[in-house]
Amino acid sequence: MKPRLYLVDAHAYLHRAYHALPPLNNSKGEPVGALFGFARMLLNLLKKEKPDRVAVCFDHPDPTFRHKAYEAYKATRKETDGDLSRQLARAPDLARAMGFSTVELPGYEADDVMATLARGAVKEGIEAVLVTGDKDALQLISPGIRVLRDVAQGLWMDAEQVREKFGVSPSGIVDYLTLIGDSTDNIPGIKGIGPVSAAKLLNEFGGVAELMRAAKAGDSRIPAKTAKALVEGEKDALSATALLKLEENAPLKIGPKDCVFPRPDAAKLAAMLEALEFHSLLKEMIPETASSLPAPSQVSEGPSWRELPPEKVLPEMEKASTILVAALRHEGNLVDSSPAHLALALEDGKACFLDQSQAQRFRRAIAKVLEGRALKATYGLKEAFGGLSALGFELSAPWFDAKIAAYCLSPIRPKADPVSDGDWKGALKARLSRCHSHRELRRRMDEAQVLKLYDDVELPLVRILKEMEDHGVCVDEPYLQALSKEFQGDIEALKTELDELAGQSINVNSPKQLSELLFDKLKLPVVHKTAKGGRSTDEDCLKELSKQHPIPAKVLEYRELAKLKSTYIDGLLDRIDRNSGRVHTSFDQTGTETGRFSSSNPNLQNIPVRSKAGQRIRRAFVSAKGWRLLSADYSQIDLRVLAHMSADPVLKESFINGEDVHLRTACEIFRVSPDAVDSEMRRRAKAVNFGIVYGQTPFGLAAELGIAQREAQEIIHKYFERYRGVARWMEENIIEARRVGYARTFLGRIRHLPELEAKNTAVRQFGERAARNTPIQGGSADVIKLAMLKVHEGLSGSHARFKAKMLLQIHDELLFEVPRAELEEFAGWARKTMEQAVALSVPLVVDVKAGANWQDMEKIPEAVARERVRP
DNA sequence: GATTTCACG
DNA sequence: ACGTACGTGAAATCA
Repeated sequence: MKPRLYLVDAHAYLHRAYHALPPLNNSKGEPVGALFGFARMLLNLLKKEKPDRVAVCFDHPDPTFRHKAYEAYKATRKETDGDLSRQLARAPDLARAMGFSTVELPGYEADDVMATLARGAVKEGIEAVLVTGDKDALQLISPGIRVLRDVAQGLWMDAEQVREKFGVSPSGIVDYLTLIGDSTDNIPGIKGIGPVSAAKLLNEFGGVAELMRAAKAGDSRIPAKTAKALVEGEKDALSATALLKLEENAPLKIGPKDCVFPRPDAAKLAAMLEALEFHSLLKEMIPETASSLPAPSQVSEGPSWRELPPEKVLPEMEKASTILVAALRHEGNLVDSSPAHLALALEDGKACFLDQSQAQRFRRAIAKVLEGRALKATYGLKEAFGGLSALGFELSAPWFDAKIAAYCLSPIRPKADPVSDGDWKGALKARLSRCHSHRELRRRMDEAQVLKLYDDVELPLVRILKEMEDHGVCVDEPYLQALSKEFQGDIEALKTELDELAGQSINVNSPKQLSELLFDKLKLPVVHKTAKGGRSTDEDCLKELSKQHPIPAKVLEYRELAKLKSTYIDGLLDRIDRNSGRVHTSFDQTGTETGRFSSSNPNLQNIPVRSKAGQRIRRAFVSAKGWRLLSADYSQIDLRVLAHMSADPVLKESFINGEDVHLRTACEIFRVSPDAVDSEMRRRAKAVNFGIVYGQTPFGLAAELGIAQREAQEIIHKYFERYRGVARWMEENIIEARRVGYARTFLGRIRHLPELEAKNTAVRQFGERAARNTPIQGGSADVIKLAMLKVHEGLSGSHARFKAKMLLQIHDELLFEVPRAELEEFAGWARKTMEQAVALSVPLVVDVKAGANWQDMEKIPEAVARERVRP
């Protein structure tokens, strides 16, 4: 087979990956999306083409001969984004680490280098393949030179395909682009000539030069307007042609034969991919080294663990100042109830791995280590508590949790390492490796000024969340079962009605079948599209369509009941723990970008409350006999946090005076006195207050209120006129977030926002809304976290003031289970503790309710509670 | 595994 | 011209 040389246009790919893919940052906050796309493409090339020779060609940063010759060249190109140029700078090293030859030449661009090497290759009897999506390269196609436009899709182009797609042959591409223009190279083209007429004219006249001559001569085959544009654009056209023409004789020092077979240096490549955090690529490229690499970056890989028998290392561990601990509890199956495993390691890499029976054999020595004074470093302290308690161990402070630390540094959701049943040692090793970097993580938290957040807030909360999970919530099983039966009947009845109305039976749960019925059979209008372009059948649409047909309304009824039954009634029944008779959620402390918790298995943060049917489900959450449920929720916490941070005088005043904020906002935006505010005005003002927190747009507010966009725009305008402090805070906040690359809450919590630098408007605007919202949502999360810490102090330890237990946190609400006897005293104390969790420049207000279930609760008025609180 | 819908703050 | 309020998790369907 003929030798073949692949010439890769690195810049074309990096640009394409940068603009086409969503922004991606690694845990250090470095932009790496374009590099990932680039590396992935190179890997695809290796896998699909198995090339012998490859040259990866780069633009040289110096000005090119084109810049020198033509001032206007690329003049209108925007400055390259910082995020992109940082990646461009790292790309050659990455390509070389992957084993490729790289080529660049001062004064020339990548495609000139490619042109030169391709022509040289053909002379030496080597076939050349240009790997690029750039149209310029098509001009080179000729015997022995082809273009591979998309490696993954195997999209090739030869002369025939160029003619098919563009209507001209490869040698005509330069003239073709001259006529139609090319915005990326700032080539204007000729006014009035598009792809179709360009091809037609070139085929008639041969080339731009001939076409010009004919235009000047007044050739009748050229429309008058086009002829005029041609003559006027002649100078531009001449320079355009020169710019588009690739240099085929660049003074390269290397030739086609020097671009040898890719031979990656495994260690270097591993270090590089590790630093970039391209774990999937690493695994794919060097599977054998994936788990046993030396530590190339500070965070990820630990030492190679040296497994020793427990009796050898445990004595040394008793004296050590730091112990790395990993413990896992696997999902128990019926035969084998939740097996657990334990790993203990020293910082130098000595480690022991124990299954349940070994843990029993060495239990005294292990307990001594785990209950000793050493720092116990973990990755996932809450899970470690769980694994250890399954093995019958306690874990004493001091603790370190690398997972929480990483979250404080950058709250990107860590991907959970899968716990494969077979390889428990591997799973434990992965965790040990991640907590090995505890010193480095502390140093970086200090640098990022999140160390106090970690030490004083997040780490202490781990234990508290574990207690809440373990305690669980009581649900009334017989009641839920009765509810399930009742809903089942109602759902079946609705289904029968629907079948009759439709004259056929469809699966209402299938959006696809439903949209066929509504839009094809019934010919109802499409209200809006789904994210992926389908015809939406969501609540908004069905509400709209209910005006025209009885079916949509029935579907809505059906959906409501079906959703509640499957997710909350049956879903919850499945989750009742057989031992405790209660449901135990898991809280994820690193589950959100903003600092909130998330809850899953089951999610107890989204139990229905809004609809009548939903409220019946909420009644299933009950207290134990002799106890009561008590709910304490912050009133308007988001707006109070906003008032504090923005220091807006009007907003602050309304909270300080204890006004109805929505009413006050209505007065401000409609410029009327409080008694002139009707319910519609207050409703609108309320929506505006909500929207402010989310970074609302006129579009969004208009949709929410069912008013015209102009009207919404006007309302927002009026709002910002009255709340100047809020307006200024929002603007300054975005500017500052863009400058530093992240948004921060008042407690110092960070959220990186690389989207703020995005070129894509939609992405960037998303970043701006997130920059507005994160300090508010995250700040509210800070407040309730501080409150949980203070409340917990009164509920824990041998000197606990109350027997009450904290069960759930639902973002602005805490749910407690309280002995009846201490209900009123606890209510007052909890209210006060929560209201004083942190001193903001506006008061915090907490509403307290209690009852036998989570739905039917009586408000506990402040006055009563206050009397019982000792100062 | 992706898509759609919908429950909550 | 674009898409369009922030943050989550679960269930069902369908490829």
